[in-house]
Amino acid sequence: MFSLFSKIAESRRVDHFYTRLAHLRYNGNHEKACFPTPKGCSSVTPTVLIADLHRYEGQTVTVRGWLYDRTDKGKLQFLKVRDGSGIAQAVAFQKELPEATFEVLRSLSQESSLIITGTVRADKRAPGYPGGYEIGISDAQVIQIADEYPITPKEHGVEFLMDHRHLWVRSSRQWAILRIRATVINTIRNWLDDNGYLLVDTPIITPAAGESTTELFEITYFEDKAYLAQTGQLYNEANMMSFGKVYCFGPTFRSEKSKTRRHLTEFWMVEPEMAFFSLEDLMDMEEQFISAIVGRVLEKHRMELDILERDTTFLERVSAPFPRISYDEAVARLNKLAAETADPEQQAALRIEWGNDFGSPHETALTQQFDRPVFVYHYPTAVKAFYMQPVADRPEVCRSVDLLAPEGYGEITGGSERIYDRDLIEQRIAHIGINRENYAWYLDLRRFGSVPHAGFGLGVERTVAWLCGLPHIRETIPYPRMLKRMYP
RNA sequence: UCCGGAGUGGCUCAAUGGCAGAGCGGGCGGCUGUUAACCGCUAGGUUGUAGGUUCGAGUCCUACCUCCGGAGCCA
Repeated sequence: MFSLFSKIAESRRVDHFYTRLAHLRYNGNHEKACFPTPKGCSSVTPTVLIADLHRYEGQTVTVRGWLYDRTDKGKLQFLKVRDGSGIAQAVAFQKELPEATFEVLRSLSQESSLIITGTVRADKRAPGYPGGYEIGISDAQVIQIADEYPITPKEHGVEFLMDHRHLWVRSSRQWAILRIRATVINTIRNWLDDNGYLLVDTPIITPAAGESTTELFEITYFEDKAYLAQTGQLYNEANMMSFGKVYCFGPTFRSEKSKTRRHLTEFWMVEPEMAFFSLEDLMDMEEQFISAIVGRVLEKHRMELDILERDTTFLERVSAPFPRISYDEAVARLNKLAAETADPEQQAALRIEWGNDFGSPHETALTQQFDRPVFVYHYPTAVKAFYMQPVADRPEVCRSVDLLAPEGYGEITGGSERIYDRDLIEQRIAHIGINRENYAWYLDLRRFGSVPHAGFGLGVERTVAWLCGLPHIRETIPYPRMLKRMYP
């Protein structure tokens, strides 16, 4: 990778361009460039966003951005310019421009930064996002000629793109995904805020495991060891006793050696926790919450979903109520599916013994039986976290519920009623053999006005992957952290 | 950790054990409506690393490295 860059640096072309630039108004001097506002330049046109171009039809405007692609037709060239808000086509005719301007445009490399001025006109042939309008260039200034850009509009491999993630985020697909991610996060916050939930932050540096099962990242905390949080849940339970309905929202860390399309070592999770909530209350809330997120993305991001070529048929169907099946029923459905399958490999993958947790083939098969997200509740107590409330007359199962997203996406939320009985939580902690001292504060919560309560966690990246129809979670976060990835 | 797959030009990939190639990208030239434009010319290689078999290895064998997919675990 580094040899690539040094090779580019040697390119004679760069020097060549700067020689030419000296003859333009830009004069090779960055201080004199019309940046960030065109004040002082000959043009006094408004600087506009590409997303707003339709509002300026017939007017002369200035757009500042980067060259996404260029097609040279000789005496005519098409420039696709992006400015963060969208991509628009700009057209330069040789006979309408000074020779030097036309020539410098002609030699611009991909991702060169520039400021263009021209007249906005509607044209059905104009590509872009949103497209349909183009700019007839009357003036142009170059900020920087980009070195040979590694990401071309052709196909690339995963490793190459991941090594260039800092540049890949400029590509239209990544631009679309990360804009949708921002809306998902924004809607999560707004919906919770508007429905009586209070944001109460929980610590990232923690003295002990939140759940004993998964592996934690260990850090040095002065003379002690500490761990990066794998959940804010236990602190949420303390906060819930103060505010009734709370949520925490932040990065979560799991040092599991997972190597799949559904795992990151650093991911974002929102965790609501509610006092006096039953498992049924929890499912009612979740289906409203998820529907709101999906609805908002559909409402705001038609263009982005179009860029991603996302078939939104299934997303349009996402509205409460969602189907609810018990773990018992899910196991029965899977074994029935297995029995009906001819392929012995598939059969082995689907068959499941009561008491085991679902693997991803199971989740995939289950979700394919429904046209919207499906709740699976009352999982075996043995496969779930220690704090989950056992079912009254069936302690081998607990008051837990996962929400599985359709189209094979699988688990996006996991939650439960929590044990609120003082003796029972003591027993559970003793039973799994974790250090009671570390949990003394948590046990206090069962001493001072304990109440039934419930909560869940929603994985932001898995949700975004589902909404965008992506095969892998790694593109849903700007800089993914995975088993084999922490650069850039 | 286990199972499977892949490492060849900047990128994506070809190449029966017998002259290492194409497309894209780069460079030069042409073209007034391109949509991943097109046409001509051109530069660009320690075939992941180290051994081995062979007259001859990108190709076969051994070890190692890296990445990808899946399992387990989970959001």
